[in-house]
Amino acid sequence: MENTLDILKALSDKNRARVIAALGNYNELCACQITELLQVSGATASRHMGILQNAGLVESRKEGRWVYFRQTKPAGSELLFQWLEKEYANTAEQNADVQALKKIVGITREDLCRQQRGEECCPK
Amino acid sequence: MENTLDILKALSDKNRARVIAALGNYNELCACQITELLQVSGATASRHMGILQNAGLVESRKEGRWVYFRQTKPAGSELLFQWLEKEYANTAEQNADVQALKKIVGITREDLCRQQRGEECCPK
DNA sequence: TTGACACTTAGCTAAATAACTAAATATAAA
DNA sequence: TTTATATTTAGTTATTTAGCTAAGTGTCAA
Repeated sequence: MENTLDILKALSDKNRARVIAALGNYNELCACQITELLQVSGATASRHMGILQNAGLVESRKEGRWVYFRQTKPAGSELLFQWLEKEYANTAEQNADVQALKKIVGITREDLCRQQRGEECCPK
Repeated sequence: MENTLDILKALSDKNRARVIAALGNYNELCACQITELLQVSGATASRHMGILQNAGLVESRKEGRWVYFRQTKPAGSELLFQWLEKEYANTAEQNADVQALKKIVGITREDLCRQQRGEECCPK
């Protein structure tokens, strides 16, 4: 029961729900891309990903300095995700995030990170 | 999206999850029975029921001084509940509550309420 | 009409949590 | 080896929330 509550708790935060929806559309997203999507500090994004990971909803893969996150569906959770995906389909938030993500993945990770630490001066 | 988050938030509290599971087994339970099951103050139980009601997960019916609660499943939430019911099936908490509820519904509402205000002196 | 009573609302406290900044860690490049 | 950098952890603060008691509301019975 505790794990079930962890899953529900993890999904009941708006920012975490947005990440899960985003990871439904992209195989992998790196920490900096998630930070950019949520518009929070890197530390905050990291904490949210930790909570999702702890609930068994994402897993991470390290590649050099970058960390990539992928969605994982705990055994028996298919029905939950089918419901969730339907719930979020065509909501205002979901549509806005889809647009935002198109821009985010269009930038190289390097440029994105440069941007995030304030060097927004080089608009190619 | 907000309503979806309200549903998830409502279900991610252990006591509220227990009430939903209980209402899956009984058509109706009155406020005092829920208070007894959760072993919290009547006010606390009432607040929890308010949150569930606000999320559209229960509805209430007043009969004299008693209030009865029944589970309601929001449109399109079938998959969510199918998942939930599977998750809670045969958990330690669920099994304990099933036993506790047998005793609770075996007492008349009147005796249960008498008990709850401290007059535990009259064992039928 | 008065009193008892089931439940809800209001107001409070303690614990949980989401946000931030700063420090720590780990990796790549100079 | 030193420096830069992507992410995580630690520590702080503000907000949310679960619990309580006490007061309020509406209903029934004497």
